[in-house]
Amino acid sequence: MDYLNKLNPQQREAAIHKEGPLLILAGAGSGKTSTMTHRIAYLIKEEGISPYHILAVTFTNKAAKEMRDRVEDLIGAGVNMWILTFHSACLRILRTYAERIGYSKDFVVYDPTDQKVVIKNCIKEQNVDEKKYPPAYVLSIISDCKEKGISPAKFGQENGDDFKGKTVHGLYAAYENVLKKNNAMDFDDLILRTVQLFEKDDEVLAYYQDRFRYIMVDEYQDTNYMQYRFIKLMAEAHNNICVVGDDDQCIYQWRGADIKNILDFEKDFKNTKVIKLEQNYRSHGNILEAAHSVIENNKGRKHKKLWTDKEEGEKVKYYRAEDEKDEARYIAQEIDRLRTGELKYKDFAILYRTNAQSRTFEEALSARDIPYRVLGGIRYYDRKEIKDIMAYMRLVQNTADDLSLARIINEPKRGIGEKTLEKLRTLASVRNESLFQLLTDEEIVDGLPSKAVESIKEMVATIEQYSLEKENLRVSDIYDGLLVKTGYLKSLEQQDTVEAEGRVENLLEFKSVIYDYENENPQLSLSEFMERIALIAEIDNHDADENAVVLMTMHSAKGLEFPVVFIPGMEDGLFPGWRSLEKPGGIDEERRLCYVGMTRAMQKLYLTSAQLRTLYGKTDYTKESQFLKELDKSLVDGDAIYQKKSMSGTSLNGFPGNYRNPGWSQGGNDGFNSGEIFRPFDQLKYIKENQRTSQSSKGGDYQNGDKVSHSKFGEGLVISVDGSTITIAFDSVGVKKLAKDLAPIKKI
DNA sequence: TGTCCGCTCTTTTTT
DNA sequence: AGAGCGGACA
Repeated sequence: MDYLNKLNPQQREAAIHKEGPLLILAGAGSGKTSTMTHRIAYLIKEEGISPYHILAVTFTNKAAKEMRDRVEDLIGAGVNMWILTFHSACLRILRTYAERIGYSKDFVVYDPTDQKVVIKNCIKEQNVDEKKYPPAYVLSIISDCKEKGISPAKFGQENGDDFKGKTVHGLYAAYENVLKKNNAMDFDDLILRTVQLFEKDDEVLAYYQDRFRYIMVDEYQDTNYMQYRFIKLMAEAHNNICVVGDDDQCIYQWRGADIKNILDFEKDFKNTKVIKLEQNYRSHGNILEAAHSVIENNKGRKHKKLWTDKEEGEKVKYYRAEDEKDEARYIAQEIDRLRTGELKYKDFAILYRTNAQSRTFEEALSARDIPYRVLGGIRYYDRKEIKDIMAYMRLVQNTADDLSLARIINEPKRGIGEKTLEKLRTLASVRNESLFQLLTDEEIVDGLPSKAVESIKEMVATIEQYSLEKENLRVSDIYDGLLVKTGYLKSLEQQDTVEAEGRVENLLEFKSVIYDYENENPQLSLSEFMERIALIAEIDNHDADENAVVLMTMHSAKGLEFPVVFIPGMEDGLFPGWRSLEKPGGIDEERRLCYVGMTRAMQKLYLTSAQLRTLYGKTDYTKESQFLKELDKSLVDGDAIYQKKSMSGTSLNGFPGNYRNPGWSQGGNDGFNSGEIFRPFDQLKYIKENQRTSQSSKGGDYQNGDKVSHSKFGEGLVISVDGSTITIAFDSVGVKKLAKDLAPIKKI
């Protein structure tokens, strides 16, 4: 039992807990994975429990993999145990028992992109106004319903009174029909249908209850109602349920995660033992304190405070940049400066709120030749060519998948347009057949536009052939065969553009992915492969060994740690995001996200913001994030703020318009006085260089704080001079200008 | 039917 | 700013 010696008393107590409900409140960096894996090892080695009877559920593939690796380290390689994500666990169950709830075993999984296509079709078919009912919005309602177990019928009963409710109900019902008809499930279905299966079929439930006598759930604070049901149903028989979580790290409420699950766990499972893990092994003291000073502002937390016996370390550094370019430049510069010595590129992470922010950093890092890796954003598997070939593969697996057929029927071009497809759809629904079935009817195909006939026949024959032989063929062979025989590859090659070349490259890369899977599992079947792919997230591809700076969202960063962390964009409206302002509890969730971000840092933590930010094509003055104000200032390093041209203490007092200091700033040298009322500029425009070309003024003529007047915008104030670029703020319009273009602007 | 252009619209997080 | 859509045209 030496392996338990590495644990602290609380961790140890949790690890050797055998029976009954256990709630582990594990703060950030408190060694929760270690505790869980040790518990698993303990159950197996000391208590003689078979791995067969243990189930461990996580949210991400990455977490599952890590847990598996670490369990194997403890008890020896090759543990045949269910350590899976919620979705993959449910998928496995459904693959075995789908027929009991009216699905065929070959059902396919629709990802969000597929869902969007389906709902769009429904919207069109029902003549609903897409403007008033945006697909994303309708889907969010549907997803919400599924997480709560509200069927279309029930939704109709509850919301059928008004027009809007009726419309959404109609769409929800239609959506469900399409999925059912296509023998498809979306992500929410995987959980929902499993729960329905359990509720409907005592035999199946009893089987899993008996099988999983010890259940562990990671990141319990992020479970939604249906996931809770899933766990609860299985745990009921033996009541050996151990959940680990941190209410301060609940950052997925927007997606249905119900923080009450963890807050009420003790009420829910009688005789729960609660263990708090409060020692943090990750971060230096100041970082921890700083993070705590922010999260403290949330109400209704389970009280706990992390501590560490590590050194205080450096203070948190804050830098208020001029604009997002300056922000990125600063971060790149700091990385370059620190990279010497102990720290390698891979020890740095830039964690932002939105994926859209990544671009500026990419440019700044490239400019300094700093290797980096962006995670998230467009998923690799969302690329068009990958989706296309996957649609072919899905068809081979399940020819009833009309969505996939519609996607590829004219890809490559086969002369089937919107109209023809529409006709086929109608006919198919009249004959109650799938589109593919319809196309196996020679008469139908012969009736297609003449130039389409041959190529469609070929396509159908190819799919049919592979569909019949899929059991005997390797996935990579099917893949190759499809690429060639469908003409997809050829058509790309004929396009002869850089873009098409890139696509071909991606397709090649995809093939190496297939090879990787096949190497791991030589028996890999098409359906196995498809489902592995379906549930993969970009973050799973994070290779911790690659020596590159990591860029990702704070959401994706949960569970990771880095010696040096940068959190840019600390501005109201961006972080916390403006959308969160409208929702009740929205700010609290953002604050938790901030906490998650900050606690990723081990040694150094940087927060930055930009005074001026261009995002989504619009430039605005920003206000520093309220989270910065909550931060305990004694833990923040003002000296480290790198000096830029200061604004020489100019006050805006008396300046027309009364806006003011965007708020607290460490340097205190941005030229604004703190505490006045800030009125954001209504609008900010960059005047292009070539609009005016008078040479009458030189840059040197202007200094920060100069009052100027402009023929069009009225009076303004110079707020920065950088080389020949002068930024001038007007009452309602800010103008950034080159000195030589200052013709209409006069000093006053 | 396919392509191109210009217009508008959207801006969070993801299994 | 960029994607994605729709309309106009070949």
